[in-house]
Amino acid sequence: MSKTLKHDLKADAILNTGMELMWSRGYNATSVNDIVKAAGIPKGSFYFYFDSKEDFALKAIDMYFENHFGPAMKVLNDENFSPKERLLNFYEFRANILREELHCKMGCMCCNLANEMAEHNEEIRKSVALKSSIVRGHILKVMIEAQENNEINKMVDAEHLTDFIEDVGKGAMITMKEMNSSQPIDNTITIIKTLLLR
Amino acid sequence: MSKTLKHDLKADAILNTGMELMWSRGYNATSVNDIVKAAGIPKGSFYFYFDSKEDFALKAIDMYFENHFGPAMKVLNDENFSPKERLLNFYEFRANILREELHCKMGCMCCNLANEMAEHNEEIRKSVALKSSIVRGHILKVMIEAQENNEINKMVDAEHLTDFIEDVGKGAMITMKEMNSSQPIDNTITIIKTLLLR
DNA sequence: TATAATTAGACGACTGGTCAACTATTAAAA
DNA sequence: TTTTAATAGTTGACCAGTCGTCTAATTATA
Repeated sequence: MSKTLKHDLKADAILNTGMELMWSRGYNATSVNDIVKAAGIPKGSFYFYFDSKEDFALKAIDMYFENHFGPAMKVLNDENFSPKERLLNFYEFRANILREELHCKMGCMCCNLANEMAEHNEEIRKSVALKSSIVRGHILKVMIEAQENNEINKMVDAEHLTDFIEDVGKGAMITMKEMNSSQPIDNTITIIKTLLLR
Repeated sequence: MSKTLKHDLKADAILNTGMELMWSRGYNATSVNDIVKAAGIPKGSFYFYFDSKEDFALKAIDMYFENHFGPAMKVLNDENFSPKERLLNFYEFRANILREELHCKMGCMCCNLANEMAEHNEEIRKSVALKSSIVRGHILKVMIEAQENNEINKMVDAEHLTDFIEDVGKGAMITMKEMNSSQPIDNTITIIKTLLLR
């Protein structure tokens, strides 16, 4: 095992632990002390693996994206289903994660950080915006297929419909936290099925 | 002028100034020092007018609601327009505030605080949830009227449609911050008109 | 022995909050 | 009308603790 690999493995371990904290508490409420304590490393080591707290956050965003987007992507691109079915499976898959894994508490880390930091930290804003645009691109492809198949509503063009549904999801996550309930997520899925993708 | 009135006037002045900070930066990134500096008062005075930083935030939420909900309410209940027109005017009114006054930066203070604090501060969560439910009630009344008038879509019941549209708005505010653009707001209004309230 | 990896502890700045001393205002008593 | 006592409002120094960051020293590897 090379040193750089070992280095990266340890950095990833710290990221994995600290990411959960920043996901739940946000950027400003998560201190470097919290992270090193949770990861069980001395404080000095943090700055051997990361340039700064901001650097940690940016790398946490990258890791979050890699860990969480991959599985959802598999659902979105599963050729066993029609484009419309893949879209519905994709939204259901993400809804279930919010409902079951996260107990209606934490929402999406990228959305949380964007909401808290976008106005004041351009690096974080750009990083999250890039991730969003990648997700958007993948959904859009399937959305266009579904429209061409005449499987879903054509009154609104695919780009606007894609953006719209992504926004509903983001908003439902805020309401979910606010109400401490999965009802907003359930409602979102229901209406997407009823009105948007019919 | 009674003492208590004078007291309340000064407390309101501090709130007005500090609220803007907390709106923009969030709870954890706004220090008591920031607030007293912006308000031009000594630090000691802060704790004469407020029990704690949390108490300040709760009172800021109340003031935000009073200052911002009233004008929107007038639009929603303007009897010169039909229920559907009132709904559209209402959503347009709020969209314009986001676009023009806030330069696509700050979003809604209640949503911001809910997203940042709901999981970790039950008082703030409950306060914001209460405000949301009041807004919801007013929109719902008009939404039901519009459905009874056959002015808008009846495929989804009024409650779910109301919640859904509120969530789109919340999500569009996150995307607005993320992209630093009013495009998500414009898109939201367009699709509400095209698909939901037709 | 030379180099790389790791770390303890300290840095100055800042956190939310307290407090005793202070002045301004008010109302009752003389 | 003046004096007095009580209260309301104001103040900055100060607390213990934490913040993000850095460096000098140590330990492990080659």
